[in-house]
Amino acid sequence: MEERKVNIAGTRSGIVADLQPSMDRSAIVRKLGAIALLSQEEMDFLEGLQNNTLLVERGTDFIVDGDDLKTTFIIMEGWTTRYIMLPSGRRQILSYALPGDILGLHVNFRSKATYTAAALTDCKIAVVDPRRIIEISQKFPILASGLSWCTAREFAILGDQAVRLGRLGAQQRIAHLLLELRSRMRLIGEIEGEWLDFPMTQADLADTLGLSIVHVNRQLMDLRQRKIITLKKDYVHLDDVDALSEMSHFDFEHLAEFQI
Amino acid sequence: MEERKVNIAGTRSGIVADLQPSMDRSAIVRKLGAIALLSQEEMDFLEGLQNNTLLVERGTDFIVDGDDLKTTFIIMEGWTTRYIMLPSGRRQILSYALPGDILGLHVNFRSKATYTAAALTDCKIAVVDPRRIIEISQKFPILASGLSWCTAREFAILGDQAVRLGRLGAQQRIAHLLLELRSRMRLIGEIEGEWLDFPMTQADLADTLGLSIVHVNRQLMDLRQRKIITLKKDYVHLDDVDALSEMSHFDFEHLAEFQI
DNA sequence: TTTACATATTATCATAGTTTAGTCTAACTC
DNA sequence: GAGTTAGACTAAACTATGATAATATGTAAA
Repeated sequence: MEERKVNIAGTRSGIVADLQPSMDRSAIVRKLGAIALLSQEEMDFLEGLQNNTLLVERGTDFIVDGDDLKTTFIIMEGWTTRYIMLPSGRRQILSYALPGDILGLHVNFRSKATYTAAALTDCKIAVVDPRRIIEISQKFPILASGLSWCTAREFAILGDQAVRLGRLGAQQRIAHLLLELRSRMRLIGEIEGEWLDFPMTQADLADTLGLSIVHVNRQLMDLRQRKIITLKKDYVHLDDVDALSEMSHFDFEHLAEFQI
Repeated sequence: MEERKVNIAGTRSGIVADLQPSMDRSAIVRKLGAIALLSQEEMDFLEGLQNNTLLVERGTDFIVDGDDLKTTFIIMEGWTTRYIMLPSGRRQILSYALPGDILGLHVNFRSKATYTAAALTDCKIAVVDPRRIIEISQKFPILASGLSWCTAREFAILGDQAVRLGRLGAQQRIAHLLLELRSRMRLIGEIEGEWLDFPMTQADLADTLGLSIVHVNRQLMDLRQRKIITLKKDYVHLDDVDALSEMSHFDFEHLAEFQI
């Protein structure tokens, strides 16, 4: 396996890392391994966490807003959404959970879900007893720190989502989201060139970005005509990352892995 | 001190608790004490955490986006905002941190702030060594669980903020935010009748709700004319909570203290 | 009290985005 | 191979909200 230098922080900062995620590891090991050197024991523990897996079909809700939430989920393969459904039938997608992401990391004695989570593609998801999360904070300080980092990162992602919804125009929102997903997919090594998984429909995008389907379509068309992105079924290619970056004011630092 | 029954979950659910926050305790003790019976030792530890205090003047940034974040802050008195400033000069307020709220709970080895935090009023803020947070998870399981609950709650608050920005109209957003703040102030016992602290300017509100100042003003005027709210300098009175609730689809369960 | 500044209020006009109501295509089912 | 469905795309009419600018009010400082 060749070693490769990867510019992980995007175009603006020139931070370079030499950690290459090996794809035979599970996504969460690749993710945490990208920010800290993990021992064999730590990696084995993480893999062991994911013994109890669940196959969730595309379109299925596996966490439901208001229901008791007693388990922690680790996404192993596939994309999921976290969303809130309003009584009016309108939907707001809060964020996407990608491979290596954790849902319900902070379940406690008697917690109820404050969102619904659904599989956007067929997914492989690990079901974890939250007591094992507590075990981590007792026995594995590095991993505990990694989980803390994951939490802070989730907050950053949600914060960026608020910026998109509150202070960016329609096309900027799309560009900004694409750059977020690019940063996140890079971290887990699931990006080839500038080709990115893109399993969501335009209706999903609309519900993510607070727009109508029609308007998402218009802006997507415009981005394509201006050769900034290329769409293929289930994939998007970022032809012009600089243009996306400039138009959206995306802050790469918010999701930079190595914060030096 | 008389014991009083308080309906804490809002209008829809009839959940009743008999825990009355005693105002001689610090806000975070009132907050965690409202969800779990704390021992004297636990309360003392929490109070001890807050020995190192900081007085922050209204308008001052005490956490800056991009700067190293090595400490945890507990808001003791006053209101603060977390916001992101775009290169264009536009600002998005992500959330308000009220007394008893924690900022930087998930700082780790080398983390940088992904938002700026500013005092909205003069504030008293405790500066806490993050190692003491780790100490909590080792020694005080109830408190650790309480912090986990705080984290989940912060996610719920941010999720609701995304719903406001993405899927509600201008007036709905205002109503929704008011109900959120009401729920949160109730928890720490800082609400009298339906009078609520309201230290933010209309410009702050605009930057919170993704609207222009003028439009915030228009909608605020309309709510006042329809006798749904009353404004006084630094305070708002919710004249018609049911109307606010119905128009905004606010989900009280997301911030309900006791999740039975 | 006067001044100054920040905040709130009102009006007018421009526009980004929504709504509705379609068409078209590819994929799936019977 | 016809019927069905989900998703992508288009057009026109409409509306909520933004931008700008001018006035008014409140609050703190002198």
